[in-house]
Amino acid sequence: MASVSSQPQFRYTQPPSKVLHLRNLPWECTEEELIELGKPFGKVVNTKCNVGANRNQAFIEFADLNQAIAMISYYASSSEPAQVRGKTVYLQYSNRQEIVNNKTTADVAGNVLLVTIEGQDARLVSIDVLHLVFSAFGFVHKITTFEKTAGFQALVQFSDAETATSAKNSLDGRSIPRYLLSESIAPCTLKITYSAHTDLSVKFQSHRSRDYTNPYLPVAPSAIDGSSQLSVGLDGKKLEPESNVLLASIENMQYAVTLDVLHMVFSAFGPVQKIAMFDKNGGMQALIQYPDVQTAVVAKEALEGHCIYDGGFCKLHLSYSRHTDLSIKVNNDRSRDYTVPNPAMANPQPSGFGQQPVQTMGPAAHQYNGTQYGPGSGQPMMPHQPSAGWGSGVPGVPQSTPVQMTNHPYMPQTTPGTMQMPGGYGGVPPAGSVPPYRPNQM
DNA sequence: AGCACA
Repeated sequence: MASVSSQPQFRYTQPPSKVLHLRNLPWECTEEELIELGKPFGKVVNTKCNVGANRNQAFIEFADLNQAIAMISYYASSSEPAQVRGKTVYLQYSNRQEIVNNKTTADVAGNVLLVTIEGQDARLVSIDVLHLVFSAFGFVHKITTFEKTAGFQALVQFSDAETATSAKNSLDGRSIPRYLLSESIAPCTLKITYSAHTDLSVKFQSHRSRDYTNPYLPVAPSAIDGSSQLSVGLDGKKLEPESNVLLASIENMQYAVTLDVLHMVFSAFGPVQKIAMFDKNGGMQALIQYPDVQTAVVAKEALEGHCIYDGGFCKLHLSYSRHTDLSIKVNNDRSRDYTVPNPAMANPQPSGFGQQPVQTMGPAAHQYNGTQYGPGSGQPMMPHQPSAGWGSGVPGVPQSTPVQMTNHPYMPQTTPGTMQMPGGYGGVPPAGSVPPYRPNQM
């Protein structure tokens, strides 16, 4: 018998197989479409679609080799290429002799979907956003999320396979709508298969899992650490484990973000007790500690996704830290405990949080000279349209807090001193020249 | 537009 030597280079001389390999298929090509395509040439006994990294390849297996040959021969000499939905698809014999395992468990329709959230910021997609996305197709019973090697995944349970299928068909391969995400979050694509589960076991309401059929389920003990508290919403809003400590990561950091800049920005919402900065994943992150959760919540909602500098520079991503009290060992340009008087500081600040403890912070603060303000414009920047991705007038989408900056001033009037830079620091240029960050005044 | 990981 003729040995089939594998020679990937010479695809044109691929030996015949009753399995055909198709590529350049339109997105989400269905098995039905593949059958339609192959049917004129013979009996399609198996298919496999959504193959390859782009999921635009597929296999068709004919009952008989001659049928596959007929199809290849036909299109080899046809003036019309093979098409699916008007898109040219390219055919060749597969280098395999049969389709293995097309109908796996992952393809058996069920009421539970396995959702993989892909994207740089997949982990930032909240369970609430997922709930919102999937609720469009029917009542979502439960959601669990977890991290696997495959990335950030979720199991989404519907009442029945039909609902799950409609959600899968509509959402698989699609991105989470921009307006549901902070503008700073990179696009997140959903890859969906069926799960073999039929009923998820959700023991607690937490930021990792929800049971929407039982809103009175206890809140996860792990989510109630220390002073953090959960505002449990039945509608699936705001169930993150809030904390008085925020984790800030800064994206697109074209301009240096110093401790003082962070202090100023975050002081707009209340007293900042401690800040710790560190490098992570090639970027910079910081932990910002407020005395209470409420202040942190306000700050997070106001600042999330916003840029410290105009032009999309230094975008803030905020999440709640699991810390409740930072341990600041030493006050330096990376970490600071503002609650203890620092002998190195000319001005201990008993009263004013908004006070800039920067008098001695020469080097860092001095990086902020006029030329670094904005990209070429000496203009102070406010996060103009802080949320380009939100509030785009999309109907039916809950416009939650972050968008409504109008009634949500960055700088509460009740905190005098905060960010009153001009003249406020009596001839302390560094502070005054710090961040071109401004409350969004509208 | 170029071969599947259940």
